Amino acid sequence: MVPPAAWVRVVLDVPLPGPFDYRHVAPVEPGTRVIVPFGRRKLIGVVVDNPAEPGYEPSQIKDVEQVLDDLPPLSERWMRLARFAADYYQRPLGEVMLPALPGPLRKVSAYQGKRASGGPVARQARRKRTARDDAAADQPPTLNEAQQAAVDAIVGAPAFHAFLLHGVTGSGKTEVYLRAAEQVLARGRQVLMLVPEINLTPQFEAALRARLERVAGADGLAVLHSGLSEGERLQAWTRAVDGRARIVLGTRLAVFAPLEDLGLIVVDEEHDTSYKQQDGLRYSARDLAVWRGRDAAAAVVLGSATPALETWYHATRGHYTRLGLPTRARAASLPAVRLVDTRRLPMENGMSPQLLDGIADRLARGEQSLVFLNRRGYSPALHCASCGWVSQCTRCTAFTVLHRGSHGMHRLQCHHCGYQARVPRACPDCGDQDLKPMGRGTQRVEEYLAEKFPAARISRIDADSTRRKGSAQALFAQVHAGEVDILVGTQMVAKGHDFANLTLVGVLNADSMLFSQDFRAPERLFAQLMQVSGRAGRHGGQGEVLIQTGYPEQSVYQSLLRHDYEGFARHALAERESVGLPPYAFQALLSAEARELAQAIDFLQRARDEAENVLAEAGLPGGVTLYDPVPLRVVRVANVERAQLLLESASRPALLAFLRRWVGVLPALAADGRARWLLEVDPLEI
DNA sequence: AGCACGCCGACT
DNA sequence: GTCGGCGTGCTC
Repeated sequence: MVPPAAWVRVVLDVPLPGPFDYRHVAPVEPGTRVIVPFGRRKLIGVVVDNPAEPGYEPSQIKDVEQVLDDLPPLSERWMRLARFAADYYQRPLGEVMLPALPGPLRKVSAYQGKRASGGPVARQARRKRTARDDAAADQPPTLNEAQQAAVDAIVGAPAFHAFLLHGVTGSGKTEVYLRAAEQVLARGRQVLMLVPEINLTPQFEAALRARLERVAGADGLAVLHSGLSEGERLQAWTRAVDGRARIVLGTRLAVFAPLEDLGLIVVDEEHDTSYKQQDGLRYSARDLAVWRGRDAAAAVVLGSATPALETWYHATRGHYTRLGLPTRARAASLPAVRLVDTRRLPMENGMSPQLLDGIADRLARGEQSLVFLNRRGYSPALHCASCGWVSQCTRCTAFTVLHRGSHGMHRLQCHHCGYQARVPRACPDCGDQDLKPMGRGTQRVEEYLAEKFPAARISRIDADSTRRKGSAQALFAQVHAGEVDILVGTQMVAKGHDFANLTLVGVLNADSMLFSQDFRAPERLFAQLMQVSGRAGRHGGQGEVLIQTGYPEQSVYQSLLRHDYEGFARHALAERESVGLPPYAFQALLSAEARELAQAIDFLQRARDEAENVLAEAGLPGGVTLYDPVPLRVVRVANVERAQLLLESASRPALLAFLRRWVGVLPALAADGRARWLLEVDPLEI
């Protein structure tokens, strides 16, 4: 007898429109993972529907191979989040759902059958329970009035409500998160806490364990980020699914954590661009967090000293409630910011007399200094004084950067493609032997400071000095232990770290970010300088910040002098409004890459022509502005030429409606295979 | 994206 | 003789 058949609709992680229909003896609950044959291979997919009729030629439809029951089906709520992300970011649902799962749940080879209840997960839980006593020793600090008001507002929100927790570094935002989380947990609901970087999870993890174990239980905290092994990630996921995890702490990918009963979502340093995924599905974890909060009727807290202008805009419009923390909680006053006008000063290796004197003062007093320069390596290029030759990457339209290697040997290195070369003895063009480093990076500054202050203990913290796993923690530990007098670093040192004895911050070459093409450059510069300034004088004592600039009159710097985020934001938003940029407009970016620039441009041009048609057919002419295809500033990277096409609309629904129609035709335009393309919604860098 | 098929160059 | 280079075609 022929078994009764049901149609099962499945999404898969393949770059095809999908979903895909299969046959099975009986319907399969949506959210269930299944193994299905696909072409010549087998894939794990997620059931999304049991349609009455297949959407494909029935004779071609294959059977579901196996229905997986190692975990309960993905919840309705989780699927809604994935569906929203897929629809908003214009990607097939399978390309959203499957990459959001831990590796073992999406790989056929890793499927191990139904998990026994006494397995590794339960063992882990028992082990954690033994180490809980030191937690009680940690006395929570008393809240100041603003902190208390913030906590009250957050936990008093009857349903979904988004808050902007706006407070300078050191104003006690973390304490507000902890108190709000404590109350939400006590009511039996779950908490999701997002931080921008893996580096920042250990300190939050420690605080959450010490303070919240009492209400969350000994194994109530799960950590989720890309630095975990697949097994660890699976375990955190499993604990979130079955509700043992009451708090999930993690980086942007944790926004997809399977939490059924969310009462609070915290996005710390919400302005941080790390929340934007830069490959695969280009989602904003912050924006998805707000959506999740609305869907789950939870409070969402976006915390920052320098909110993204989009967030600030929502707060000024009353979409989000602004909660201000005006003072530093620990009685430390804000550092004094001074602008050092470099135009008429005798500079030594990029450093002004004021800065060098300041460092000498700190050395004499036994205090620490930080020299901030957002440029790693020895010098950004090597250059021939006699003919003007400049070291250039052969594969990219970029200079190769001079690096000093571990044995003092210099090498040239491309920061875009990783290409490395020896330093030529003589100029390849004219043979002159007088090749000079052009400009400076952290290595050169470190070298000069060592010469200038031979007795000082100097440490450099950047992507190069912290390449080995754990070395960043070790270097930071040295600074905390007072074993370092002068710290030289890139933006790595600006985030999150609280150096007790650091009283001077010097910023070199701040202007390099001022005149970038990107309209968000001033916003990023302001945030970065504010953040790095916050490293100075956090524990009593007057901190001092010296910003070296050739353009002290620029409003970014003037606002910074007064610690005036609001003034900066007002000015920047007025500018954005007058030229119709986000948050007063919504953007999408189609980028293309090909062997030849002409192929990329040609694809974009055809896409643009097609966009005109789509707009006309949809009755939206003029509703979306189509710019012209342009090469990227660094047009060639690793021998691939890149270009992009910007789209803009004053209406988000209009833009999305247009994109939904338009993405359908793009694969056909790229069918010759010469250009690869990517559509990004709400691009951060244009 | 994979994965296989297919049709041309240099080697144990 | 075959091992393997990557063009191109297909996937419910």
